[in-house]
Amino acid sequence: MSGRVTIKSIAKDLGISHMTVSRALSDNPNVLKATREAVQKRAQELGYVKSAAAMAMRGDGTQIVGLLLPNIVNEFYARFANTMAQSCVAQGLQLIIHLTNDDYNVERLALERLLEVQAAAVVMVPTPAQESFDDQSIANTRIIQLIRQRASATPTSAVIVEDSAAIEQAVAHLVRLGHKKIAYIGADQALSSGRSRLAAFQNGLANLGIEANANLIRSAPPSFEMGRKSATDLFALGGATALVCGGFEVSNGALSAYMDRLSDSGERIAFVGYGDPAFYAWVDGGITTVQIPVEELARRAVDMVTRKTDDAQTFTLRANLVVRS
Amino acid sequence: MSGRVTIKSIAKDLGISHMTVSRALSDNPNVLKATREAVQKRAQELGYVKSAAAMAMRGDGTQIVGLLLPNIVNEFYARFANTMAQSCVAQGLQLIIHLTNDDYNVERLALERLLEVQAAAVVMVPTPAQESFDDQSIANTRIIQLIRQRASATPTSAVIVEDSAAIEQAVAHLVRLGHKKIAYIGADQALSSGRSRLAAFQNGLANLGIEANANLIRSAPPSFEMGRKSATDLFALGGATALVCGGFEVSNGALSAYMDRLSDSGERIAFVGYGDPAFYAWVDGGITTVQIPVEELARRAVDMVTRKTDDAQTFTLRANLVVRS
DNA sequence: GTGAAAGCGCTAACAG
DNA sequence: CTGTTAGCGCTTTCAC
Repeated sequence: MSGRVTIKSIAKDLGISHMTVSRALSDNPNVLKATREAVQKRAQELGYVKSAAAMAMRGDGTQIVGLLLPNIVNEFYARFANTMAQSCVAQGLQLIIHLTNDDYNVERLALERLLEVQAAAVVMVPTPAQESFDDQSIANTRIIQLIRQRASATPTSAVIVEDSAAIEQAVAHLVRLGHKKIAYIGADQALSSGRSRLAAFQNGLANLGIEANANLIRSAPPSFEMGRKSATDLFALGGATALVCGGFEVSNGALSAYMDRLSDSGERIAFVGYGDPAFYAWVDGGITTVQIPVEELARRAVDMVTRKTDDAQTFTLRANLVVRS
Repeated sequence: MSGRVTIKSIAKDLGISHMTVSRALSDNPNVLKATREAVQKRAQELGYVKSAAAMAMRGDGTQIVGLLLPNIVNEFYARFANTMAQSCVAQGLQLIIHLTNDDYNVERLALERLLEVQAAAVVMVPTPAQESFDDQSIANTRIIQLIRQRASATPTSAVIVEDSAAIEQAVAHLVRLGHKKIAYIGADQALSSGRSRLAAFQNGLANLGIEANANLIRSAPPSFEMGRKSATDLFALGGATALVCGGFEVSNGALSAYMDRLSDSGERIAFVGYGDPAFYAWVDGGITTVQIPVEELARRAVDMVTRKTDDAQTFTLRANLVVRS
């Protein structure tokens, strides 16, 4: 009732020193068996819980791992978080999830909070931003960048996806089907992933001697709404017979516009998505898409979190094209 | 380089007392402007971050809110977590997410960890379990039960969904379409939600004078796999012309079995899902489903977290049937 | 086998 | 305006 149960309150209750309580609770052999058991019993009864704050302050570190994601409704991020959360439970780690909504200021705040609680490591999808990391403040925390990479003076670890090959394959696949007017929607130049995916798309066309049409390329800060709006615009504009998406959010947004149009007018287009939510296999006879190995990505990230060495490592996984319909 | 930057280390660096540093950093007016600015500048340079542990230990509490969910790949839980995470950012709270996988022991551990870090509140979907809460230990933490309700001596707050009416409507809808053999898949009696949804299904039939067929009812601890397997079994068994799902996981699992069967054999069935992931509108001409107002649910939960009063409250939201196809 | 003291980072409450 | 002291809960170190 009156405040927290602490080793001191238990000690007073039992008329012994708080040190004996501490030892008894940590199964220290230097305590009479009778004493130890009495203490443990009483602690249980009183509902004692060890203070993580006190432990952290003593310099024992914390069991906290931070995860910064743009959002978590996108199935890719959801699956990633799910796998990470499970691994964390298995490792006795606590996962703090912050959603940045791809806003740099939100990211800054979230990072600061995680440093305040002395997170042992932070896995993050960097938001679009020109600045680099404040090396000063992240000195004590292991940072693992996911998918996107931001510059930083002190090298940070990263788990990234090599998707250029898959995107080029997607273009080749569409061309093989006879498409010449291929549109693209993706992130803009502010993101490393935006740059590389667009480049892969353009390379794919160039490799086959096809001229890219700037009107059919939409790039901007990525979001569901951006994907949806861009696709709607492209459909209104006409001309394109195929569409390639270069991002998770964008893909879902564009797909929603496509599905709406399909049920309105019945008009089809060759659609290549990005990421592979379960339902992609089920809609419109199956959506062709660039598949990213989420679970493995998450496992690699946790590996890096629990890794002993301090030196930064970069792990690269390969995306692959799944052709459907 | 050498350890954390603390107010003491800054004080030493500046040749002043640590209290002056403390005051300067908290914008206390009782500090010479010049001193204050010098301190703030130096703190910035050194990469000072306040220790959350020290603050917690002083009794200032924490900004931590715990969220316990069975998983987070299910779109319902994902949307819930997403909304809660956004609200938490807005309120300056940190959200720790633990996934229980509906395992009581995992839940116990997760709850203990959250108490250790002195979470201000915990929003949780209780796992199936016969025991009640350990009232002793949750005395200092606000517990908000979500969707399901577990008994406890000290009353806890809850945000739940009244879905009986929607489920009865679903049955009535199917009967109106001419269905007599209606199957049901849902959680078993261990869960409050399992009990009430099954009862609603049976009431729905009884209201229309239709006899429930025990062979067409599957109830067990709910999961994607359970839903998938039950649906597969029911299809193999034959007889049912319609299927009602009584749970998020179960619904997705059953739907995946249904979609597989549809593409294999083209055989249809009247399907009523539970929850409303975006893609339900897109597959098989649109899935009829029991829709739960997720975002509002999450907002209510955060309301309860930030509420001043200590007395337990129960908030009930109504589900509604969305008819499609 | 047990206890007393010190210190982790911070601020409230008193001195000056 | 600035400094000193004390104490939050815990364990390590050193007595006894």
